Amino acid sequence: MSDDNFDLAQFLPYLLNQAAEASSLEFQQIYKDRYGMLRTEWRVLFHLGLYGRMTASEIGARANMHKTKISRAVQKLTERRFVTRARDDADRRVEHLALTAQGQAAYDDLHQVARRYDGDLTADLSSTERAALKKMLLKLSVKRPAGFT
Amino acid sequence: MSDDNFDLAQFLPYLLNQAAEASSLEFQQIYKDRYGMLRTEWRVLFHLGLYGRMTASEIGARANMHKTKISRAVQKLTERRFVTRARDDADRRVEHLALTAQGQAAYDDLHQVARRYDGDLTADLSSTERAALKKMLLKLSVKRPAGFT
DNA sequence: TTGTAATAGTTGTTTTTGTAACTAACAAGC
DNA sequence: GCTTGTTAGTTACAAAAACAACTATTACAA
Repeated sequence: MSDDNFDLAQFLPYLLNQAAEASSLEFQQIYKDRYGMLRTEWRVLFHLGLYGRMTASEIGARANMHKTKISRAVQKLTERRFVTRARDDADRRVEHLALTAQGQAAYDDLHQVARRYDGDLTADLSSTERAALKKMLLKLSVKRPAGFT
Repeated sequence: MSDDNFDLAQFLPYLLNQAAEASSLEFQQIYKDRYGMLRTEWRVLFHLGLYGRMTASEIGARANMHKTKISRAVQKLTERRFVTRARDDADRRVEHLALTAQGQAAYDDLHQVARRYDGDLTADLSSTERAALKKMLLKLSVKRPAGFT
């Protein structure tokens, strides 16, 4: 049993996981129900919607997603006509990904939902708190250099 | 492309997921390397270490883990002699789980690591910020009542 | 009682993920 | 030119998670 003041509910990685899971639940349900998407697919869609034409590698670098995840997500998204692929002429290894009209529509829809959802989640925080929270989370998202024993 | 001020990196569920993943990485490596544990197994171990004897259902309720996950984690942990199971005499459906000496040793070790790790993660936050962050995360961890459209 | 529902936990099957090996295209040195 | 190394992306196989169906036991009400 607990012999000191350490509590599991105070352990940051645990807390973050719990919060992440709980806060994702409803939104996850929405993109799953409306468009049959997985989290990986939603992420790719959002990246293309927000930043425009990108390659798989660029998305991977930005989203910290492994290339196999992206490959499969893109495959699903193209099958469902949300995304198109176009080979780069100069470097034929590269594929440029972009949203179709249908993909754009899905993005627009989910984008609106996300905005409201986000506002809803942070409704009882002051704008100062909200900014502070997001700033701290961003900091924590940066991979810490190895070296912890 | 982005037509307004919404940014993926500002979307709380996304941010939380990124932070959770990044901040878990190294710790995950430690319990995996030292004890061959999965996240589910680590969680069960920690619950038993912190709160003492518990049933699988109690752990599930506290940790928000599905019972099948716990069942399999407990199976692994008993195989590896970290945990013992004892049927309840009054209600023979129930099993009381507890750490063996070996389990306790593993817990003690990882517990120390977790403490230092946590301190490390929040090193550049003031104690006020740290408390505020954890408080907000705790709030976000509570499953929000259904009703969001 | 006895029949129906609820609870604790397990098992089986399907999805999804992780890891590693692979193909194809390019780059750079010799 | 070739050979070696690197990068973009895919595919195959193994590990893990999700979901549903199951057994065993208890509760409870007709």
